[in-house]
Amino acid sequence: MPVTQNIKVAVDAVVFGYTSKEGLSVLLIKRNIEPFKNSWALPGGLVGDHESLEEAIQRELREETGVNITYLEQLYSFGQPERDPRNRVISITYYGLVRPDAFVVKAATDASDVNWFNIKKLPALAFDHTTIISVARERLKSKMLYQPVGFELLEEKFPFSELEKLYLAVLDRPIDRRNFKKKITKYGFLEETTEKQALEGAGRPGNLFRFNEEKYYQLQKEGISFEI
Amino acid sequence: MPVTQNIKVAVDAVVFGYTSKEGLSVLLIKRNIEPFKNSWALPGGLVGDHESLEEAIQRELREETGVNITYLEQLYSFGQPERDPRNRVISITYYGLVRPDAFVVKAATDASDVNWFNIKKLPALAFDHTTIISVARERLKSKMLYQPVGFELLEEKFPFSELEKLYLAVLDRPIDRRNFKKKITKYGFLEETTEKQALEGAGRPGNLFRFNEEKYYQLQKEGISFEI
DNA sequence: TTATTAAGATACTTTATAAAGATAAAATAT
DNA sequence: ATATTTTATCTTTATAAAGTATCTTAATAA
Repeated sequence: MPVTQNIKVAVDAVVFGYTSKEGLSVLLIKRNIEPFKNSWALPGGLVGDHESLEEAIQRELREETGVNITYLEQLYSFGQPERDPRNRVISITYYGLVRPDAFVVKAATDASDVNWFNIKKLPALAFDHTTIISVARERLKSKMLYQPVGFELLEEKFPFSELEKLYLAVLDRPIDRRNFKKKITKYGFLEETTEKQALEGAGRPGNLFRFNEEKYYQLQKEGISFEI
Repeated sequence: MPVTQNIKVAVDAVVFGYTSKEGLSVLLIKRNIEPFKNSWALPGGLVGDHESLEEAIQRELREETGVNITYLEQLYSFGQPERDPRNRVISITYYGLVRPDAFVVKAATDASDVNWFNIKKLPALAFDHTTIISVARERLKSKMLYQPVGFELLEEKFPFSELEKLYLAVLDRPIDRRNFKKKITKYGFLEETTEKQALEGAGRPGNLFRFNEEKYYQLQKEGISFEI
């Protein structure tokens, strides 16, 4: 057993955003220090001596990106000795979700150091961050099948087709609208409002839906969980 | 961002063992150093500067317990600043499974420093290890519903009732034998041998079953996954 | 302006699959 | 022998998936 240890601890986050136009996207920052200077990377940084891991990643996201996270969960810890070419750094990773209003694509100039990238068009990334993103994606995929995390990626009120498109984008496979609707409405946590969706193109406009958090918690307490 | 960091990195493991007689059990060691001297705790220790996290936990398990792990997977990372009363230590935890032959209850004397404890009769534990065990248990529970990890806790050949009892013990809820058998046999990775189980008491003796790893991998490649 | 068509939403129907019910078979115990 | 215990199979019922048709609205054409 080693008496002294020379390992640093970092936190990094895979932040997902979504709009039906842009698809599922990930928030990246351009590194301005070595190693991997000028490469795109996940937001993150070293953990402070007196802050929790959650506090650390929230602080880094605030400092580096300013986005407003609506959902955050620990993903996995990556600790291969060679993952950082300079020092031994273990990264404890998180994945987060933001609402469309926080998901402003190409906010400033193209030379900006913070940007969103479609999940299918990622640039070359620093360290093992490509691996981390694919692990996060798989996690989000499986999570969405039995927990209502998807709503954290949508506006408060949304047409049903938006929810369907989101599931399509994340799961990367076709969704059966009829049965999908039956499954997800039978529990009652998805409320139908009387408001109609703003029209874009032809077709009958549908009502807007809203996720009722309280009803979902109630179901959880009763041990009822949904499935897609 | 801190320029220097004073955080240590440890790995700890929740190792599960099972027999129908003893039930689902966890491997613990008695600490012989402060803090929590003489308390029971999870096996684990500090990560070496040049070893991976997996190598670290395998080394610690070998050194501290000598058990032969058949399955090991990362669980979660615990990093509350106060979880160790002396230093800041972040623990990256794993959970593992062993076969019944490695699961020798009360191996040496009662004063031994390594022992198995039934999951429902755990002693007071050091640090946040009680929390870690409950997280591990929930993980094992949900994992067993869609991955064949349970077989790592059984002998190579086992009567179907053993598998049923294992699921009962881990899931902590009744199992419908008829449908359970249909579900788990329809994929073909559970092979029925012609050998009959050794009889203990009344009842019709059943054939022994065996998990066919290759067939399972084949199914995985085809994208077929099972469900309980 | 009015009919027609296209896009999307919704309801109803059939088919497939899973859950629950019931019975039979093989062994031990009395 | 007869009851009891456990395994195995067959049948019925419930639920979910897939198929089909209808309704509502906007865009387009007459």
